[in-house]
Amino acid sequence: MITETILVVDDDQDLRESIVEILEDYGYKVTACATAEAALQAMKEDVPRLALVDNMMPGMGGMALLPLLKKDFPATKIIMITAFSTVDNAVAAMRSGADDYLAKPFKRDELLVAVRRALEEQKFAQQQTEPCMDEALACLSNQIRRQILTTLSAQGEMRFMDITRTLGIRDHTKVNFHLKNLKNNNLISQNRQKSYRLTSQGEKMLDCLHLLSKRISL
Amino acid sequence: MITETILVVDDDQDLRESIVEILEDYGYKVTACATAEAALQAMKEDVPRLALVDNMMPGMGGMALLPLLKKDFPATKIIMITAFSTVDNAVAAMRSGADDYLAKPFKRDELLVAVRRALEEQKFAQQQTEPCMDEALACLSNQIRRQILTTLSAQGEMRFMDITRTLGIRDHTKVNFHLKNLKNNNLISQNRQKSYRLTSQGEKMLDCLHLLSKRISL
DNA sequence: CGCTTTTGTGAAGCATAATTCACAAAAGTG
DNA sequence: CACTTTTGTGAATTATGCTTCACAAAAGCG
Repeated sequence: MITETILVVDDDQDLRESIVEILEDYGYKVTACATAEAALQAMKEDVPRLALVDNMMPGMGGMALLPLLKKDFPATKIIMITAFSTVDNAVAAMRSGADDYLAKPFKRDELLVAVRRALEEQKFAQQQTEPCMDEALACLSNQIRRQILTTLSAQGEMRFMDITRTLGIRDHTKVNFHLKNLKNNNLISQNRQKSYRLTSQGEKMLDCLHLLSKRISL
Repeated sequence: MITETILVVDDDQDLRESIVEILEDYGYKVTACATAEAALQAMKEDVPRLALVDNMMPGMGGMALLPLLKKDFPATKIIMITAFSTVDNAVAAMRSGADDYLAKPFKRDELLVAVRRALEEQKFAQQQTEPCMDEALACLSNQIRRQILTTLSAQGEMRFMDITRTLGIRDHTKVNFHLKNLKNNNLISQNRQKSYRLTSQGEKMLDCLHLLSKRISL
């Protein structure tokens, strides 16, 4: 997985160290290097969630580094740092793939705000394959649980032992295990009379299952 | 799981034993009992795939037993056996939940044909939660594999190390593991230049994923 | 009430999936 | 060619999910 690190790339040692200090004080894990070439090397060993890149550097400049980073590590967010800020420069940086743009000199809080926002965006992009998806799909990946959903859908409402017998499963605790699983994932619920039934979530899931099976068999 | 057993319920000892013999000769595992009450008890201990039930029995008759069986063990197929066969009787039996109807006297082969057909239907109903579904959903239940699918869909075609870097995963063998998995399930393929891309199956899957996530978030 | 069935819990064992590691062939590059 | 990166394999380990088992409270029933 991508690490929690932030990479700082700046040839100006004073500025670099002060950025690192601010970020580390705030609790971030930080790596720093002085050249674009070193940055590329560092990225290969440890892909950061965010890179702060200075525009003007001896050797490969920040503007040249940007597309390389974006190509090989598209998940990493990039904040461009520049001394002689102009509109054109800012626009060019953003067009080259920078996710934000910070003009020197900047205050501690300006830096932190930009970093936090970038990390938030990164997190969001990372989760695009949504987290609740994990549970849902794990739930559906078991045949017994799918059977429970379908029979519940067919019968509307069933008691524990009815389900077990319908599925023809000997060990009732086995069924119980899966019922608990489904209950924890809010796909089924249980009323005062102990009867199980699908929740609205569960019905949606079942719908999806049917959709899936149609699509797969195409 | 439901057992391979066939249950024979008939008060006429001669007929019962001859049925049992025919079925066992053919290789089926058979349980027999003489009354409806005994049958209900036997079902609780061992849910058969199929029950052969005589219509006329002292105590609870076959017609009374049918709805009870269907209620508690809907997965079990039922073949009604009757001596004084009429159309009305046959219709009534089928309406009460019998899956087939056999008039006495019947030949050995008539019995076997009916039994085979019933077992086939039972098997089919059992598999309704399709088998290929298992693999597909297991495949999708892993977050990394889903990420691979989505990034491949976004990029169209990617090489191995590009994928690993994009996902920000350190250990390339880990990605390889999941790529292999996806490849085995025919969701992605690899061309001569070693580039990975989605197969049509894979695209369908991804479609389904999007569908799912929309539904879930509703 | 005593007895059975239903519904349930939690721990132990087993099976499968996922990760890591050590290593290597193939491809690309100077 | 030597050297690096890419792409890959298989075994060992770890994590996770599933099943089984021993047991028990609650509900139903004579």
